[in-house]
Amino acid sequence: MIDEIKVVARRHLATDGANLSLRAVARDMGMVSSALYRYFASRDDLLTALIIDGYNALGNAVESASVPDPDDLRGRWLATGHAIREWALANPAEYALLFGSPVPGYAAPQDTVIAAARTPTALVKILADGYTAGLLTADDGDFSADVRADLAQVRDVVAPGLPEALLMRGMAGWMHLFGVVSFELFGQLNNVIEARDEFFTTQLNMMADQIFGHRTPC
Amino acid sequence: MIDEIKVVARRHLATDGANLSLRAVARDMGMVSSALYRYFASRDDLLTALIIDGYNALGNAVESASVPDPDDLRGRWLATGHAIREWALANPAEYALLFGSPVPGYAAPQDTVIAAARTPTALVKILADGYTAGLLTADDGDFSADVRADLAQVRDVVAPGLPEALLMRGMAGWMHLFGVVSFELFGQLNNVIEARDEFFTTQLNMMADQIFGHRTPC
DNA sequence: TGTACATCAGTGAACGCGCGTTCACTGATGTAC
DNA sequence: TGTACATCAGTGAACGCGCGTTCACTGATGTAC
Repeated sequence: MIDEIKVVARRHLATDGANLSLRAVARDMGMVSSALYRYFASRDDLLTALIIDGYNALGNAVESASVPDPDDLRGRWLATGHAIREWALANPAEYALLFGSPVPGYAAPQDTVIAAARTPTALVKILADGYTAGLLTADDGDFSADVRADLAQVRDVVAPGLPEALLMRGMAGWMHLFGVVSFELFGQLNNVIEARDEFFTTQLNMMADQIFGHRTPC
Repeated sequence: MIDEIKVVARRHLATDGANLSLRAVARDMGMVSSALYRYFASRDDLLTALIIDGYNALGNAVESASVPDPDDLRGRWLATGHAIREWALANPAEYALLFGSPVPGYAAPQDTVIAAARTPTALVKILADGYTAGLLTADDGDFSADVRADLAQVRDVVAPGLPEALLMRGMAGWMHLFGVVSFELFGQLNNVIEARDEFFTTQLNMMADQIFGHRTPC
């Protein structure tokens, strides 16, 4: 029942964006709006549930993107990137809920962070595996002490032992990746790029070059 | 008068996000809501005006970010990046309107594209100037024909003569840059990165390395 | 097999509020003769 | 200097609609004796 509400709510997300209406959801379920309060304490609670579900759905998509050879770091990066974009294209409203403008008046509770961390964790794990396997070496990033502290904290949760410079490289890729997907979904590429698939693949390859080194190093 | 409406509307954008209310704006101006219709044909018209203004304000900020030596490409990139982030931090609601989730039911009219193009144009111009001055050389990007066609069209408008590979590099930087700023403003860095200024600077430096070559090339 | 009771999903009315847009209008200001 | 008219910014009421949340309630189902 809770699931059914979420299914309908997700459908509404697609047309209404984040101004999701409880009454509209109830209407679509053939119920009276107050009935929803048996399942969710408030509209914000429903939103939170949808956000957590969204992060988990993306996390699942990302974690099940795989390649035959785990040492093929570049291949893993490309597969992960495509999984993210495909999920986003298939679920644009949820993507916007997760990565778009903050919903006015809504503050995401702490519950979302575990689910939210899955995707960046999966990305950084590619670098971490590469480092453990001796396929990647870290140059010494000259970061400020404050940045080092932040990175160290992330590293200990996400990929213990990974040098900060590699973590930072992974985060650069993470942000570049979502920058490209967001630009595509939020309309910044309209009238600019038509060949979206190929464009994305090219950008993804550039990231891989920068993170794992060019296929033909100089 | 039109300007005054826009000032008040911008203030409301900050609290209500994109569900801007004409009545609330009118109320704040001590007017009756129907009075606004003398100045804007509809709520969407007001939104469009705000969007165009936003792109232009950002464009102004970007275009006035300068460094003493125009041949200092890296310095120009860093100055531009900081200008973008500072504008975004100073105007988070407008930033979200421009680069966040699409407003449900609103389709940006063609009028916005000229203003929207100013910032990416300024970024790509750095590469174009470097290329003209012989400071940058293009490797041959192996892009698909469709991507080449898109890039060629952009290039002819934005930076005639620039090789596609360099344009693509600039676009990668553009997207990475806005990815970082969006993550910061939209909350993806909460509980992850505290030293926001330094973190941004570090990311910006990494972009510059990738676009203009490392300070100590290999 | 039958009765008494508890559980609980869903109802329906109400509270108090919001919105965009239209339309006939008032009343001050400016212009022409 | 004075009158007649046009302009036009802003009013106020109305239309028809939306919303989240509360609260006392109905009525079917399940459980215990």
